[in-house]
Amino acid sequence: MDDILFTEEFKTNPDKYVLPSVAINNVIFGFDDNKVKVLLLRTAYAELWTLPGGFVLKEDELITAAERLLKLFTGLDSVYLKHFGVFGAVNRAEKERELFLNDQRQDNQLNYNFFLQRFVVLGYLALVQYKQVSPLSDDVRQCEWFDLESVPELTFDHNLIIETAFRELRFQLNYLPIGFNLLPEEFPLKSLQKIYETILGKKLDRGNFNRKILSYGILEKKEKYFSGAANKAPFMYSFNKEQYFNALENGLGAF
Amino acid sequence: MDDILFTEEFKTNPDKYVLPSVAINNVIFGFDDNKVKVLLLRTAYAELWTLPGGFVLKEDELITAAERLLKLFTGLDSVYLKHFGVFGAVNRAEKERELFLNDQRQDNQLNYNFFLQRFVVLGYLALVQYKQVSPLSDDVRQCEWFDLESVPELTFDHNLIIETAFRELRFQLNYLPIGFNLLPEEFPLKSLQKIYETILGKKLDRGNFNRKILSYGILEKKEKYFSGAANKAPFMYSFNKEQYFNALENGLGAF
DNA sequence: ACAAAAGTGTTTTCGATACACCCATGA
DNA sequence: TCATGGGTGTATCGAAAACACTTTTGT
Repeated sequence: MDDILFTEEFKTNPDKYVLPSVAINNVIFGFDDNKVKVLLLRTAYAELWTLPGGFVLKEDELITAAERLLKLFTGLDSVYLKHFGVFGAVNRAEKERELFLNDQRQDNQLNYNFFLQRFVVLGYLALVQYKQVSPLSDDVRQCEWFDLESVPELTFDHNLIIETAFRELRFQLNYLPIGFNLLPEEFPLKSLQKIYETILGKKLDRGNFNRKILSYGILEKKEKYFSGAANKAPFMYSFNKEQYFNALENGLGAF
Repeated sequence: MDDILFTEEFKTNPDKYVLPSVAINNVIFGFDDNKVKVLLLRTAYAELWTLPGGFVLKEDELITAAERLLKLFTGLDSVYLKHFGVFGAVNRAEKERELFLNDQRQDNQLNYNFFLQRFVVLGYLALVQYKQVSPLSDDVRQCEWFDLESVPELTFDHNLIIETAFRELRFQLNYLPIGFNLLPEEFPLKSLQKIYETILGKKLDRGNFNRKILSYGILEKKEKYFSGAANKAPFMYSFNKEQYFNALENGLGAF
């Protein structure tokens, strides 16, 4: 169903398949090596990297469309996914319009005709477990993780979209299942602390963080983890899913 | 420009004028008589009240379209206006589809054809000063204020849209220019307190509220206001605009 | 004098912060 | 035994909450 996207039939007659002038882009956040990561996409048709995205099929709910796309690019379903903004500036395809004028390849004309339309982009924010993702890779599309701090210049207004998504992430920090969705099943408290620190952009006190996060009663203590390093082995924890989502309703205390 | 909306030309050929399948609805909040108010609209073509809204002209920025509509319905510009959600459920016109089947009036067919399409609605939230609004009233459309608690059944999914907007209002309370946009130029502290109380749905302590709100340094003390009532006359206050918006950047302390 | 509402002060409690100290681990 | 990082305790500070007392106003 998604493979129709790159056919001539679709691009000459898109309104038969999808809602006209509406597009979706997913900002997919992961966490690895103490860094926030974003999943980006490159196609054979464009020089610049771009946000993974697509369109809303006639019979799709909006969230279903976003989920379908997330699955396509990461292999995952049932992760945290949420609308966070719309992007429909009149001039958001400016960059692409210039590229079009310079592009000599005739076989790209159809692409330009289609993508230079004005779209209203619905931004969806996803939180995923880095290790579980299988980035899409086929003959025309490759997905790859980027550090949030070193995202290159992207197509359209996608840099702005990522900035907006990250601001939303920071703003809603205490209402989002940050840890649950970004971390593996079991993890040491330090990992969770690192996530909060990188999203907030500041250091937190270890002792205070541990006491506070444990006081919510959303974590279950597991076995110690012996890493082989010359230091005390940390306890591992996992989320008590039910209590976690209960607590999130009212937001965790401010960090 | 907005008057084309109700012409046959527009409804048979809308794609010439507006972005297809995209609509805008404004949830316009006011405050009067210690109650949160919402501005609703009724047209000659429908039984149910509805949210004021419209479409995005080809040359409109999204926010410009929302501003244009707000101006149309209230007479105001440059008030607080912000996107807060999208609504595009496949079945969101269910109710209208049934009405269509029961509607005998032939001259309404064009309306149904147009409005029964699937739209992706961009929700915009506005905060306005109740007294400054001149609700639109012409031969086909009347706007009227409703208490938030007694909003009737509305067209489409508009009840859901209002609920979502109000939840957003509560959630972002400390980051929104609540008082500045909802209150007149000068006001007693009690009015501001009432706004917070009704939005939060709980009583606040008068003393604590006054001390806290004054501690932010965003209010300027004005003359006393003698209402004629048999009690102490309260001081009036007005916002120091610059300091207010500065303080909002980081959010006011939690209420 | 009294009722009603504004304005101000006080006490208590709780959580945030900073920091110190001890413990476990492998080299 | 040392370095490293985990775990825990404690003192301090400030904000939040509860509530009492005083002041102003018109009847």
